[in-house]
Amino acid sequence: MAQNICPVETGLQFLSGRWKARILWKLYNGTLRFGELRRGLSGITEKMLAQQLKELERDQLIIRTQYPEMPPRVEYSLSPFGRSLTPVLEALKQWGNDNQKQIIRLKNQNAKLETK
Amino acid sequence: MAQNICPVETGLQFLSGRWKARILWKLYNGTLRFGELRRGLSGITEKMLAQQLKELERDQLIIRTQYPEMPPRVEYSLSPFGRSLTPVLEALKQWGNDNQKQIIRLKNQNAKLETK
DNA sequence: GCCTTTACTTCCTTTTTGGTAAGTATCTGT
DNA sequence: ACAGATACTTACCAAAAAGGAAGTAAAGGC
Repeated sequence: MAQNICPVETGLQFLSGRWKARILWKLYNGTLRFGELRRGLSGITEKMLAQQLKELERDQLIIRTQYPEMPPRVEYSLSPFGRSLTPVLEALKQWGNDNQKQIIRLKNQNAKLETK
Repeated sequence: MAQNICPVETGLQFLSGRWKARILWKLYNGTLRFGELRRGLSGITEKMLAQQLKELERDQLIIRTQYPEMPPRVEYSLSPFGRSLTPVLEALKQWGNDNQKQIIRLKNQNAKLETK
């Protein structure tokens, strides 16, 4: 994470990458195990999930709880700091809903441009 | 822009990359010329600025106006669609302000971990 | 005729991110 | 003794994003 001055960029750095926002979004509905997350995030590999969870934990957005059982059980949940991102994620969700049509139109349009 | 189902991820795709949010943030205060943007975004190269502006224009978040003068004058401003992202950017800014201390602490901490 | 200004583009290299496939540890059940 | 379950790790490769340096076009001023 490089230096930054722009207040708007700071938050985005915590959500950067293809999976972090999606992982957090899942955890907003409550605690989940590693395997539950993997099954819930279609397309993610175990490597990416483990890596992203580790970064989210390092950034203190989530809490990892390991139970001394075998086979292992590890649960992930949002920390208060993680919950503090709620307004951002809600705003993103709202925007996505409000602008669905425009977004779909754009995607089709951009897809066409690429193949030309 | 790949398929996506997560409503929260959609918005982030429009802000992805190191510069887009910062560019939009600058434009919230009004129209700016290419050179003004370049000077305002410390560290950006002309190549990156041109590329990102082109993508933002393709995504219809900004409007490019070219004047038939020489040397050329090109102005960039937010479109209504770009303005619709205001709540997201405001939420990000707010979060950055509210959590300044925590964020700085985290950055120092993570920086230390890296060098170890 | 040449330098300056502005808004780019092009080519090439480096860095970062994402992905695939295989392997590991440990206990339970058969 | 061996397969299955769970939560990972490791080595390697591919793709995407970012960056540096140089070049381009067109008019005006000296």
